[in-house]
Amino acid sequence: MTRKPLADVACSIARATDLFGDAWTALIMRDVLVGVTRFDDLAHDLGISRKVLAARLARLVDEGVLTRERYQDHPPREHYQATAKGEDLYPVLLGLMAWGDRWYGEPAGPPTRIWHTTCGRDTNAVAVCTHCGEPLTVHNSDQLPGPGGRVGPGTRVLGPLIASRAERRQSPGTAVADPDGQTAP
Amino acid sequence: MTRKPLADVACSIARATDLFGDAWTALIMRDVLVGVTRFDDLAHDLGISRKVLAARLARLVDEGVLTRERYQDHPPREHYQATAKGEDLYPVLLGLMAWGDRWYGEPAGPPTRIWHTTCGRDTNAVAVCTHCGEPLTVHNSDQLPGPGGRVGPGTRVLGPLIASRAERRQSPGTAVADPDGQTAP
DNA sequence: AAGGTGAGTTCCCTGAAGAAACTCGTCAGT
DNA sequence: ACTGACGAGTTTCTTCAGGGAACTCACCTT
Repeated sequence: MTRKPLADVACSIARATDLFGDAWTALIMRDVLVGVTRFDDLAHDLGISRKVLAARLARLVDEGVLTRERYQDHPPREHYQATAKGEDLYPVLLGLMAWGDRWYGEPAGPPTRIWHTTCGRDTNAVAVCTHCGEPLTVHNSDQLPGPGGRVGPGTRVLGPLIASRAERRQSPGTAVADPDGQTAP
Repeated sequence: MTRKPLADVACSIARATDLFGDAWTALIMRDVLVGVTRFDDLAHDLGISRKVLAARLARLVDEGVLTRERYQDHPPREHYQATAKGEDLYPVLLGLMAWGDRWYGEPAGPPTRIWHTTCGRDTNAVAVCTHCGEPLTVHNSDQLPGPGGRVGPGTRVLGPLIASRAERRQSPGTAVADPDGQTAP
């Protein structure tokens, strides 16, 4: 794929996508988080090429999303565990799952249910506003340039666009710093 | 990549990933949802190969996530718009963005802020339980086999695993503490 | 007529994904 | 001691998708 260096794009989605935007990574994380943690189990479960699995796991360990641990010495056996950073991907997976269920749901129902132990019911994930708890949609929210924004690959067109929107909207909370709308480095 | 047919895997994450688990698709959807909707703008903004962009857009239109519309006739010009199915991916993008901000955040701050128009504040997305509104984590939720579940590629190991958990848990009304201590505080 | 813009196509080249076989260390059974 | 199996990768070989850049085509502007 000649991995494009998305990591340096000034967009958190791009950085997350650089890691996560690979068909296998999401599925590997699903499996690890749910409890399939050994190499062979992952290979069999996913039907992934062992070579690619080894590469993905190495990358995920490298990124601090998984750790590789020896869980028994006698026949030396390793397994992969999610770090805090890895566990934090769980909500993203729930979002993907919810979307898949909604738009590709089979008549029989979803293949997997999520059981919320705290409230004791089957549940689904909704992405809501941290402040008021209202579900966030394209229609009730706006992207505005943040303090760490800069123009570069990945935001050449988008950057100026949201900057001009911010201007039109005038001071939303704290006004935008840069007058030229291109938050400089 | 020799696109593996993930679509028939009995897992909604796999189905969503089949579409979304491509480095470019997430970024294209971000751009389209935020307002970059024309071919050339997308190509310039993302720095994506035009060939690949054409292929991705065709696929997204095919999947019913985007529509291609002529917005002016004189010089014939088209643009891409998100359908309801496409807009529904927005929460997933917010999840990715939140994760990227949390774990790859620059000292300067996030490159983009999300302005919630309803409550009038900068916000972040949290994935919460539809019933009680508590944030969902690996520790307070469990995957259980759903009505549409079946064993196949992508669930050869995982399927039996969650099935056995469901058995151990017995009637899911009684909160059972996992013997292996997986369920954390 | 010359140049520009939007929206793609076509071309070639490299390198990542897939498949399957191979390695290496350690048990378990006979 | 010999054979087989398992876990965890590594190696080899082939093929096909991605990157890059040039090319097309229709229309507009000067």
